[in-house]
Amino acid sequence: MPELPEVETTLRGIEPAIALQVISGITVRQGSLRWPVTEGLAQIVEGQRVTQVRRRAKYLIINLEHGSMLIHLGMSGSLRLVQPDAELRKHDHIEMRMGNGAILRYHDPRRFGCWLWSESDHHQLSRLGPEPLSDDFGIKRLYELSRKRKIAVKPFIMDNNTVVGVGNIYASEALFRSGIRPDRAAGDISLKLYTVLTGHIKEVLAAAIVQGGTTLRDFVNGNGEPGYFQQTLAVYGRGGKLCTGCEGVLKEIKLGQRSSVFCPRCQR
DNA sequence: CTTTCAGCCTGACGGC
DNA sequence: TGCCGTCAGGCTGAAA
Repeated sequence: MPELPEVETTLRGIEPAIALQVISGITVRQGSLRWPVTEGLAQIVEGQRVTQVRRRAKYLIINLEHGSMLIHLGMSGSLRLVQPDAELRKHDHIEMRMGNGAILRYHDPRRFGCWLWSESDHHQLSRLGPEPLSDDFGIKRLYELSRKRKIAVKPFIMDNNTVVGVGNIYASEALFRSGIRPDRAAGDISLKLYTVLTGHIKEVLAAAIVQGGTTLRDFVNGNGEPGYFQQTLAVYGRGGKLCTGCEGVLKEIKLGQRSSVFCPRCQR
């Protein structure tokens, strides 16, 4: 499932092919996504030049001359460059063709993603916390935001107001590396431990980007290739298996409706 | 204010 | 083999 490293990997894969190109056409085959694809998208953007392609949180933003497209890969989405003769697959919902011949296909079986146009700001981007890999996400943020909070630390760091882009996989891994139980109350954790956790959040995300992201079922980058970070996962998806750091068995619980795996011995 | 939870959706998987 | 129920999960908005 695409989290921040997977979206960043996608961005790096598609950016060279579409940056500064003119959109020659868009075909929407299935417009019923998380939110309906903007009505008349093709007519609006055709002929416009891509001025910039960037990422904010788990969103991809394609800036055009008169506005921007906001793309989210949801749970099962991928965006890849294909050859003109590439066979159309089931769930290939949107196709964007560029003046240089590049073709970008949006594929999303579960349709939790989105592809929206706006002439001005996208409301989805307001009220987002800092980027985890930027200096805006410093060592005091988690500590200060968490005081008197009773919410468990795992959903706390997965909250987009706290810091963006930390999904279930990387929250689980960062907590394991930090030796913190995911169900501890956020407000009870010391500044010292939050300093450690902040470092591990940055570290695990950066490492995953280097590996091209995590491919669990179907994630592929802009060129159709899988990521390799799944080989590094210590706890995510490993409930009931042996801890990589001790002899213990990993435990699985539910926190905020999400499965959470941790080692009861290594994480306290 | 904080916290919880339903709902959106398809495919994989387990039980029978 | 095939049917059916359950689960996975990012995000939003409403309820508690």
